Amino acid sequence: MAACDDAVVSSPPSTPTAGRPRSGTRRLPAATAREEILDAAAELFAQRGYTATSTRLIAEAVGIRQASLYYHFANKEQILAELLEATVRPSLAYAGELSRKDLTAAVALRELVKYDVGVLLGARWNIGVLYALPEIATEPFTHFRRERERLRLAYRRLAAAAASDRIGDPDVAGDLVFGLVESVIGMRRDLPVLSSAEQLQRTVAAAALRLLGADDDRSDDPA
Amino acid sequence: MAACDDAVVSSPPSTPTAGRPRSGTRRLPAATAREEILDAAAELFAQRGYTATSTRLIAEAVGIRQASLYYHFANKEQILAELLEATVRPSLAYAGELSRKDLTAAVALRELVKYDVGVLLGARWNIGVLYALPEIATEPFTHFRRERERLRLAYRRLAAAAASDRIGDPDVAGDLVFGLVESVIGMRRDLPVLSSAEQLQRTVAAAALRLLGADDDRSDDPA
DNA sequence: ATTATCTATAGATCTATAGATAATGC
DNA sequence: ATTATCTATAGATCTATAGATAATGC
Repeated sequence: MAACDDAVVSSPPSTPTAGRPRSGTRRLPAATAREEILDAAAELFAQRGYTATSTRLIAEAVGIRQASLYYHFANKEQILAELLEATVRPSLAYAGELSRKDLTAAVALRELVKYDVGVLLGARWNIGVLYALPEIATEPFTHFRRERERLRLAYRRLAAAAASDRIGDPDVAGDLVFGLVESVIGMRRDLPVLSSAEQLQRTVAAAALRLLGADDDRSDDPA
Repeated sequence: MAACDDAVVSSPPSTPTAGRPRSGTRRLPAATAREEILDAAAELFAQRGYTATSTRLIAEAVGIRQASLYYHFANKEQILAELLEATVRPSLAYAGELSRKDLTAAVALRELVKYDVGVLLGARWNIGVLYALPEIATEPFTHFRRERERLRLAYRRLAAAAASDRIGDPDVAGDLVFGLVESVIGMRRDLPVLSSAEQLQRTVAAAALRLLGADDDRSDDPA
């Protein structure tokens, strides 16, 4: 479940040689400049917000000059767009895998919840907070928003199939599970200490199934 | 359950007469200038973010000049601080009332969830998104953050008492219910249509109790 | 006299572009 | 020659203050 690594662009992590040397020291000596910029931006956007994070601040965190960012990204929006898209991609891919796997809905949902919580907790920075940035309502982030809605639909589909029929509107049930999963973003942001990721993955998955009134078939999950 | 009204500062809604006339027309003719500013700021902060909303933009929405804001508020931070504090206050007060009422934990929790969801859905603007603004991590919003943590503790206390003992860590259970309630903020933000407030209040409350494995005593809630 | 606005502006940003420069690669 | 940085800066903001002005209230 090393999903947080997938979230970073996979360029050869060569120590760059060509080009004028930097004034500062490298942030991540093993990474490309592009990866360093994404990493610094993720930290700052999550901590201070998108608009409140200036390109100068990102550059300082990387150890380059403000203008040098524009050699790697067309503009500030592109940095956020790339972070956002890299963050939903693994969960969406995993949802696709699960749907091709002939599992019961309850088991598939449990796996998706565990995976998604694992991604949100395992990322180097609490990148999930970016989902709630009001700035992503604007045009450059339309593609990300659509991808995230696809993930919501995966939750709705599984929740509808797994839920007891005593439960009301199945779409709402799916949305509540989706919200329950993403509540770990707020916990990671607001709480000084958190249970271990593995613990929380199981707790949230079990809570989701109880929420749906689904009978939790634990036979394949001894943990 | 007219809680959203409590969230607005209760000054006499007099049509102001003294002072130099405005260049523009009033935003809310029945309200004070202060209320108009808070209302415009709530809309813009929730839609575009705090830093992305300039004081000029707020002033334009109100129908006054940018500098005139500073007659009513010392600075931009004070506007957000006042909005935030007015938003947790009713739910926190209601949690206090419930605790003095000698109800079973399950019933009290159901009532608190319904009330809180009602506040989040009933507010004129989706003010709950302000909770997730990264900017509130800074100093001027410390008091608000503490108040919100008090509300989280109320959820934890009720959840611990209501939860089945098959459930794991009771603090985590409370945090998950807290997160479930606040997931309606994301639903209101991201979904084009939402079920009625009353419907969603009941749905979320029931989901919370199932999540806790609490037996839902519906005898006092015929709806 | 008091109130609530207005105009004007200082000073501090911030994003993005233009063009120079210091490396490596061939 | 190419790459990845640098310096310098244009032009557009943005927040907050100073002081003028146009009402009402007494």
